[in-house]
Amino acid sequence: MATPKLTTLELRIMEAVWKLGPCSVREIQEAFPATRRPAYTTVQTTVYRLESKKTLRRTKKISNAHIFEAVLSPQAARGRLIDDLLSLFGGGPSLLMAHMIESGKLTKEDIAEAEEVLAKFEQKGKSK
Amino acid sequence: MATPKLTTLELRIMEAVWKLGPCSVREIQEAFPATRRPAYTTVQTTVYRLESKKTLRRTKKISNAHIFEAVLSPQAARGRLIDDLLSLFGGGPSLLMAHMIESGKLTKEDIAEAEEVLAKFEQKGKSK
DNA sequence: GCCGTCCTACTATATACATAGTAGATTCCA
DNA sequence: TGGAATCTACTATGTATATAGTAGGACGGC
Repeated sequence: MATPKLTTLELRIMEAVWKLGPCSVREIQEAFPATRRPAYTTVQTTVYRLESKKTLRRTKKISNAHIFEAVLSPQAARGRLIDDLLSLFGGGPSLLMAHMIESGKLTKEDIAEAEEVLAKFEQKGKSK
Repeated sequence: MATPKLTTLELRIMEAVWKLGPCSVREIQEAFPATRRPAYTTVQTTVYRLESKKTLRRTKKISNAHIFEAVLSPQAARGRLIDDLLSLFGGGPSLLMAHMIESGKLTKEDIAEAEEVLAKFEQKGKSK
């Protein structure tokens, strides 16, 4: 199955797990800023949903608590987000970039930076 | 109110209206490819929802059919989509671009094109 | 002027998401 | 060893989305 679509809360939870590594529901909940922290059971329910979507899995039990770890990588999840957006912009990056330029979100500096990243990336690919 | 969040179907309908100009529910429905064409009433319900979100409005009646036109511009709608994605990538375009480069979605040619677009855009801004 | 077609307005339903509460088991510490 | 804390599994609810059906009115051709 392809990378599943994640909702906002699901994504935030995945981000917590990516950051924390294998962890419990409680730890995930506490990774949220104290303001805007969902109830324990809200996090728990969503973790269960992510489990059934196979993006998280239980690895072991510490005392009576399950420990969860990410199955889905951040790269794959973010790739999916980007693909979804690109598909709304004709599939390629051109229209997306043009829109960002015209709304002032993409500057000369950003483009220069991208060039550097690309250069480094190509070099890495070559040496491999 | 800020640009409202649109769902996939809502966005497809907006795209049809942007392309067709002021039009009826029937015309919107028929703008969908014959395969994957939702029922007339599905389109109708969603058009009504877009009306209550103020992204569409009725302009007139042709015989007994209402004619709808877009209130929300494609630029605004797409800007909102981009902002939503960017906020998941730290707010700025750098991370997004880096991800696209590393997954091979953003090439040297795309960046060169972006530079041209940016140059043209800046020139236009200056002359104004 | 009537009948079929089309449109509107309303209603219905299934799914999913975000949210959170409850009951009961387990663990741990005093 | 017993009570407080914590965790699990299950349940509940409100909202949104996607989907489409129905009843009834209006139009238009014949």
